[in-house]
Amino acid sequence: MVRTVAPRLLGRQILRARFYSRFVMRDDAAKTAARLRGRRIEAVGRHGKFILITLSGGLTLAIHLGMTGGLLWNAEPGPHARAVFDLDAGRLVYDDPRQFGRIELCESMPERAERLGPDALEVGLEEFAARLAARRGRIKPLLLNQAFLRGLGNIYVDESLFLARIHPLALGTRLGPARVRRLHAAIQEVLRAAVEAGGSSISDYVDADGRAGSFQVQHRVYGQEGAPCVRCGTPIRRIVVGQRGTHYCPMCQRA
DNA sequence: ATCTATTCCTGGCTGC
DNA sequence: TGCAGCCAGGAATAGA
Repeated sequence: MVRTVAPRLLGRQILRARFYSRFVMRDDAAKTAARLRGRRIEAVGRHGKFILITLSGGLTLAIHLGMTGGLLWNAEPGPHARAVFDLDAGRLVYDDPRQFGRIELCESMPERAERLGPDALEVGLEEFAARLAARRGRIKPLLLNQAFLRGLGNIYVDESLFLARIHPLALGTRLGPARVRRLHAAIQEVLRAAVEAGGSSISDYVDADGRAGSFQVQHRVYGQEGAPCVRCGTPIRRIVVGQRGTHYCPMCQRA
């Protein structure tokens, strides 16, 4: 999302901001809009799953997409538009049917984003192994925990564990060096390939230009319950781990 | 510290 | 066609 939206936003000026959801924008909408007016966009980046838009005058607009949030460039605001930013050239629409996403204005980063673990795409093997050794608990909830590692969500955890041939309920501390190495490599490979493919469009995800991603066609286990494992043919199983749907191959990923 | 269930929301799909 | 129930890319919170 950052990749498609950044080139459009860089250097633009915010003429007007409008917020339509008190769930997505929890602060005073009118005050926030007033603070945004006239500012220039100096940088667009991310911190884990937080999209950070650096503005002139020392403010940052932070956007977390939640489950169904999305940024649309020059789109007509639909029934699920929760915020609209009119720029000196173009318009950015924040769309989010379920309203689990959040938009906040802060100095440099939202408080809850400050204490996250290292980025999943950047963490080195040694640091990953050390953090793993210091934690108890099952590997899947651990990988979903942004304070342990930032950036992974449900799809990419399941896909990474399959690639590394590790059971989602395996204890993190009990993974030997070979498995830790495989997992570290798998996470970066899965994320790299997913970004390359434009993300996973399960039902409605599209990038800022309205284009769907294509990584979903490469999913080996996520959403593949009952389908034969691409590696061994055993039907993919779905269980619930930490209240999240979890997909794995019972043959390739042994406990 | 780690676990579980619950909550915040809307909408699509399935089965009766 | 209607309706109940289940499911969904996330994460905070309370209580055990």
